[in-house]
Amino acid sequence: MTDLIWDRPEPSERRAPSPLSRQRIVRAAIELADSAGLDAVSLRKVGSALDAGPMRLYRYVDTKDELLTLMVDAAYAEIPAPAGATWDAVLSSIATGIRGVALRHEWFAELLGGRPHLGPATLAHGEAALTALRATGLDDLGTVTGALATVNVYVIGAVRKEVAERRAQRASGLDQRQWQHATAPYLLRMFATGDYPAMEEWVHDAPHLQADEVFELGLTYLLEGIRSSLRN
Amino acid sequence: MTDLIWDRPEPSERRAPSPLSRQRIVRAAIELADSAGLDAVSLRKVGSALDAGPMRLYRYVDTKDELLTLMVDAAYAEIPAPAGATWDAVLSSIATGIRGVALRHEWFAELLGGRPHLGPATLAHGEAALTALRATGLDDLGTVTGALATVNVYVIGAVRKEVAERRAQRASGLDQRQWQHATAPYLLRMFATGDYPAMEEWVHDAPHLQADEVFELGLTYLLEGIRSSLRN
DNA sequence: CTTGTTCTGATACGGTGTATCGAAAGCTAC
DNA sequence: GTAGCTTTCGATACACCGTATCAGAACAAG
Repeated sequence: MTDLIWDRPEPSERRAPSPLSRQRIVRAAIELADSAGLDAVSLRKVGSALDAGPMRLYRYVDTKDELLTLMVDAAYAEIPAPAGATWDAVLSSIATGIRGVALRHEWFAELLGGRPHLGPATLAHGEAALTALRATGLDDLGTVTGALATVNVYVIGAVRKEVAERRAQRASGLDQRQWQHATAPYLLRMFATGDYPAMEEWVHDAPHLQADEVFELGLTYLLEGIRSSLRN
Repeated sequence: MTDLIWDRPEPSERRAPSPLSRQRIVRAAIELADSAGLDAVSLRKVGSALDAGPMRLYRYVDTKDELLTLMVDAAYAEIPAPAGATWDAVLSSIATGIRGVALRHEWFAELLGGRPHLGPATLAHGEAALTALRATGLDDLGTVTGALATVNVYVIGAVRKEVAERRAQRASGLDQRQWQHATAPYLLRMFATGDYPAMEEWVHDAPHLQADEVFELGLTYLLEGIRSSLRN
């Protein structure tokens, strides 16, 4: 229907030194998002980071959504190529690769899974993932598809939740203990109603895992599940 | 630190027939989000749906974010109580329960995992999940925690991606075939570069699964993984 | 009736994405 | 070199957003 961004060429640079390009715009937007959060990415701010008015950007990008899409693709380019001798090593490297980028660029986690992406870097990532998986001897396309999709989906959710918690903590003081301190009184009052005995016990006694441990654990579950489905 | 919403009482209703309440506001907001998308939820629009100015809402809610949080909690209240004779049946019912709500209220998927929620309905959901799980004899808190967290995270990602795709399709015409039609030329051109042979083959030959099948498949993997970790 | 408290709506501020359009700047053709 | 055409730019404007401020209305208590 409408042309995808990737389809449209950059505006020509007949004019002498137009020091602007999609790449530079995206880079500026990413820097802004990295340092001030995704909400700080506005066409005005990105523009003025490049000494340009907001309207100038519209030569390179049709819409703000397109800019975000380009940012996502740029982030995909940062994911290291999946590698590993076995299929589970490959899947695991994919997962941790995506997580790494998301922890470096928190806005990436917010955008992940928000809409389908088909940029060149995203495609390249898919390509690398597929070939790496098949190099391990896993050549049933159905299985590969299912496994990849599941791992991707898991990573989206895990990373999103992890980043969300991290931001919430940071928002209310610096410390994690501080965050617990802030919500504790409320939780205690709720528990005092007696309506949530299991939750109360859980908060009390459940082992408190680090974020990476939770991530790793879920991933282990997932891989083990795929493994055992391969045996049939 | 700052008071949580759940802490603050509703404004008193001394004044005769103040036909407003947090509940009514949240309900109006949800209706708006259901029918016109999350972006359509603005204090002005919610207000005028209740014959009120935007400022009036600030008696009941401190911030728009709070309204969104209340919406999420209300959505949690719609999740049917988890049930099942075995722990995997319980986990599975949790997963499909959340997915059901997210498909009914797409904005829920967008908000899921966005920030930590601690509303009464959310707590009640957690309570029900925990007790249902323990009723099946699964009483190691560590295992329960890990399993629940993993399933939750998986559902967040899965639902988010599913809803995103569904919305993208709907955005470009009604039909799914139409969406493929829109992106097909672009993909073909990308494939023509020869840079993505594996992806090309994959698009061609991979079995095309329905959304529910993908969801169910991933869930199966996950449960099987947990199951086999229980055996050790 | 007066006083005090509680609530409301109007107004306003600073921000957003983007449509419109006149002016400038560059290239092409003569 | 100059006229004309095409491409880009920036100013301005519009509609909308979340929310701070504050005068005054509506009620309760004395």
